[in-house]
Amino acid sequence: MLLLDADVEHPLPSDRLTIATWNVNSIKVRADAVLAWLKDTNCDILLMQEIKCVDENFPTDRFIEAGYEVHVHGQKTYNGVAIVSRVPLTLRLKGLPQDETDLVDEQARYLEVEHGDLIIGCLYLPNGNPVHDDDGLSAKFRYKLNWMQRLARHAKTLDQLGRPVILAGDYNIIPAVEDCYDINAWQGDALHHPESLKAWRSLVYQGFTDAFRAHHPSRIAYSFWDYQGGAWQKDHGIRIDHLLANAEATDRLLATDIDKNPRGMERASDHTPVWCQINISNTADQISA
DNA sequence: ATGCCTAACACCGTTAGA
Repeated sequence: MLLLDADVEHPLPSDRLTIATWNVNSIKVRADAVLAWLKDTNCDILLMQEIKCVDENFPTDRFIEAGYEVHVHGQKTYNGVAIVSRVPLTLRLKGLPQDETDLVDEQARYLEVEHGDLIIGCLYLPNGNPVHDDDGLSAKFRYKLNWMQRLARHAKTLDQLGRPVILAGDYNIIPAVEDCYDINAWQGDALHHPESLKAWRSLVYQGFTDAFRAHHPSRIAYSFWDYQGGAWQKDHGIRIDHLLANAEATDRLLATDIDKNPRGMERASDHTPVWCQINISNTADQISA
């Protein structure tokens, strides 16, 4: 197969993986940019959100030709998540486990895979705006909070396996003041609402580390700039795309950063990739030790 | 200042994003 050529061009590092998350805002529009980015960077596994298409319309063949295997949990028009990888993955889950009150999550927002003992969840957390409607808290905001509760519960289940876990994606959460160009403009918004932050903390206090903030305690950096009002040019950004790692995964993290370049290109997504590098070689060592 | 872009879908406007 065509995979052979790709393997020759990009010999795989055996001891470390680069994992990135990128809300592409339509894979149909962004396929060229994504493939170019994969070629330019040394990304092994890319988690994508807002692909905005059903599984059959994902440009799977183009990624296979580039040497990546493809996992898709798609949906027509809205949402949709996908994972492409040049290391072998095993699919674990499409959609978060439901609680007793939910029937089926009709929105495609979660996809989970594993590579060796490393578990990787790709997520697109609901926006949640507007917070209020005539009756109080809106259905959209309640859906966000419920989704976060289900995510936290699932994260706990995964953590209890004792394996490294990375839950990454578009969280639609501005964790702190320094993650926004002007937090006053976002007070009360679903992305920085006290209830949203409370749900975020329930993940963090459960032992999941914000990889970017752990590596860069005082750096101002963003992952999203609105299309409107010249937000990119004025650097009016927010940091809402995150890589959360449990203790086992955090111990193996080598680096984390945000690649601003794609946001400055023609016809860019409003989000830009966030990546981390993780050591997977001592995973096997520690298990056999 | 909740609509200054952008994308999808179906229709030449509406919905959603954050």
